[in-house]
Amino acid sequence: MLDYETLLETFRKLLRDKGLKFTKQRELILKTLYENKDHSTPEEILGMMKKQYPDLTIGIATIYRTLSVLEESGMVDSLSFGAKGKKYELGIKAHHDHLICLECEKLIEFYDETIEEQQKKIAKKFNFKMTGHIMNITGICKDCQDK
Amino acid sequence: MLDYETLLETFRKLLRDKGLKFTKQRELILKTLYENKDHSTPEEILGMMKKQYPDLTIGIATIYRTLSVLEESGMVDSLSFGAKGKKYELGIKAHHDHLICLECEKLIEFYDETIEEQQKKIAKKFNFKMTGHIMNITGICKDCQDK
DNA sequence: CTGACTGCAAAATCTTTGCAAAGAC
DNA sequence: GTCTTTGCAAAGATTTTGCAGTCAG
Repeated sequence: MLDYETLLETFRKLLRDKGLKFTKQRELILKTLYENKDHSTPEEILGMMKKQYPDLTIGIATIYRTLSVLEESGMVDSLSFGAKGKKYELGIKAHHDHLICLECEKLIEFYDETIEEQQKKIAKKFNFKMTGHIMNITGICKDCQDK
Repeated sequence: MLDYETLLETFRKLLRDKGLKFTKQRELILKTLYENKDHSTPEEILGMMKKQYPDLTIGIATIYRTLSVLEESGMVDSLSFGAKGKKYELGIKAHHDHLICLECEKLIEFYDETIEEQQKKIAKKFNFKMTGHIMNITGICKDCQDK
């Protein structure tokens, strides 16, 4: 894990490159994510920031806006489960995983025996009773790269 | 992939076992999922059903309620991306995947070299420019199994 | 018959947007 | 100075819930 200074510098550069500005709010959002190794929702991040920096004015909208910037550029990952905005598919067919294109939202399905095997091993190692799994690889599909 | 009759029988049994009732709406939701191999949102499912069965009265609430039953019992999988209700984490640290306990929502992180390697191979095979990936294994953690 | 199911509309969540004031460069 | 950012509140979008009538078993 990088130290905070390096991380901050990466962020500043990122903002500069995009013609965006470096603000106190943005800095402290990054800091909060850094100090809190857990996975946090936007609301949780807001709560932590209000507690930790009582003098800072900060609103939920800023958190959302900043997280979008960070996520687009790959500095943070997001993870949704038990969440809204889901798509459903029948689970009876042979299991498979997904490649998701971030440009056109296209979904490609694939099945890979090595990965299936490995998952079982991991579940076992953690004494975890596996009921399902989802693996999504995100990126840019061939069609969109060609554009 | 199972044929529809078998699938339907599985569903009827499932409902029976849970003391729930088999209704026209529930049957047709399953049928719509079956005939539509794509991944669909609840709204999309509603739209397809209204078009295909103009005489059936069906509301969005029923779709949500039925999908919950189906998902809980593992007959359908759900997939969320670009979605609401997300949790965020810094992506700078070494990449890892997650085990998510469905009981207590606990998150366990792990890293597995074999899986990382395999993902790269898959992306390459599909000419996919990978920017990230999320793998979540869902199940019941040791603590919750012991309860 | 009895208890579960349904649609509807209202409520609850979660996220995005418009706007005027403030701040970064 | 100029253009972006901010907080706020309002608007949107998505999902859940309460209720009275309906239906399955």
